[in-house]
Amino acid sequence: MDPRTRRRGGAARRVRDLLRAAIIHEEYSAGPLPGEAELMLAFSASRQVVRDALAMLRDEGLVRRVQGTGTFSVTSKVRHPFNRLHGPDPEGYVVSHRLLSVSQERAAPRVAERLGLPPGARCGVIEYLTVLGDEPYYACTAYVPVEILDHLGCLRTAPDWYALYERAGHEIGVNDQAVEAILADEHVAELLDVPTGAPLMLFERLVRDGAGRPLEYAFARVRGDRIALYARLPRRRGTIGVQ
Amino acid sequence: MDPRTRRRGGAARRVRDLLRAAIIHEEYSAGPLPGEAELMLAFSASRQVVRDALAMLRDEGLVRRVQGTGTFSVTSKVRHPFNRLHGPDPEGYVVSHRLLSVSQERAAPRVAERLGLPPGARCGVIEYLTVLGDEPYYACTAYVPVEILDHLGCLRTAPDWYALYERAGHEIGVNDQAVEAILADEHVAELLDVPTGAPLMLFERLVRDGAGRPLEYAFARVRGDRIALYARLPRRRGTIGVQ
DNA sequence: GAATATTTGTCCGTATGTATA
DNA sequence: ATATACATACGGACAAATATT
Repeated sequence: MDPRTRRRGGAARRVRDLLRAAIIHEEYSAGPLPGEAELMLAFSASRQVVRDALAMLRDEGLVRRVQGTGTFSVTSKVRHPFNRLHGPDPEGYVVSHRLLSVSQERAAPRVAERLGLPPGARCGVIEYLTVLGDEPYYACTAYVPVEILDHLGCLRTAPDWYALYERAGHEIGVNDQAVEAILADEHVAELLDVPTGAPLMLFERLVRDGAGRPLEYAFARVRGDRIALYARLPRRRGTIGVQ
Repeated sequence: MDPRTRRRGGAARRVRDLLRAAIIHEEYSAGPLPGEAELMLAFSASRQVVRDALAMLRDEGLVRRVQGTGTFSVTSKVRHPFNRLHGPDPEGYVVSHRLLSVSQERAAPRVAERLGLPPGARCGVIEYLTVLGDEPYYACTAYVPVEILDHLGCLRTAPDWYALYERAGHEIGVNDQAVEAILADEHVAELLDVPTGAPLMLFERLVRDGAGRPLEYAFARVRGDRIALYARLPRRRGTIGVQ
């Protein structure tokens, strides 16, 4: 290993990361962010470093800067506690689901296996878009047993996508999630109103009912600039403290 | 119904997502993936759809295709159970930590607040790179109380980054994590040996000791093509079943 | 409307640690 | 080891846009 090197670079990137965290966690009160002068003082950094950090955040789309006025946070992240199954719970926004397509097809091997269907059975395919206020939040492809398709009307009154199943009479039990970071392809970029190549979080999930029977196997692609996962983890398995 | 979904390519994207999941979960036995003909049958799809799906996965860097030979999975994801604090646990790879820089600076407001330091106090800054075998896995910036810097020698025998603190005599308690999807900037892209703009998972974490005192506040940028988070979640807070 | 203060944008020169030849 | 180039950080000065008095 190369010991105690006193490398000097990276100040701007560190300030960027700390600033991003502060903005996301809403450490600054409403209105414009602190000016460059104040940030220089807070971070013990030169104006150049502060400006480089802010420029990177602007390129990320997190802040907007206007000459003569100040720097403003542009998108608010939705805190998503990752300890239970739930949809977004943004303050002051209306959550709605827009069905993009509903169809049936022969279940692919993994779909059949996950849903507990016999090989080659038919399954329902639902594509929908979840919108916060008037901004797209995530696009989802859900594979379900065909019977579920008859209950899509329940969605109208559901505050949550999963409430659809509860409205249809199914209790919801444990579910497995796999999360990855991917880039938006052209199609999902247009759906989510982000540039192609924007960062997304991909959730692959299997929702089960109270008896452990599969209800849906789905892929949800969430706008990376709108979601932050939160969890409180113990060092060892077993002891648990959840936020 | 929204006309946007009726556009061509929906089938290819669905096959892509299912194939990606199957590859990541290692559903296919070792060696090359099934050929196009077999995939056409499995997914009840045309050759065009199968080839489009494989092309997208190739562009993602997940598979390599060789004419006359077959399609091969190129990177194996590290399953990261998100129920406790731990480093990567890849099968057959050696995990090592490369210190990039160790220094001290005045703690920025958020760092001081998180670490429980008085405003303006000094803190240690450690930048390190975690490597699996010979491939970079994540780059991290860790802010620590200055005393910790004296114990960096413990890292030599630590199988895990956090074991550093345990070796130094600190029990590790609960810790808070925030996870986001971001893009690699030029600097971190070079460190992680990925193209600029590649997807990353950003972990912001606060590690505490057994008494709840902060040990480190860190930002870890993990290669998106190498990590998948796993969790088993209940519908309601409280009931817990962890994978 | 006019004067002034504030804030970001642009430019300069200098110092220093890092990397390369 | 020496010299060079390069990126990064610092400090300053000024311009342009906006807000305030």
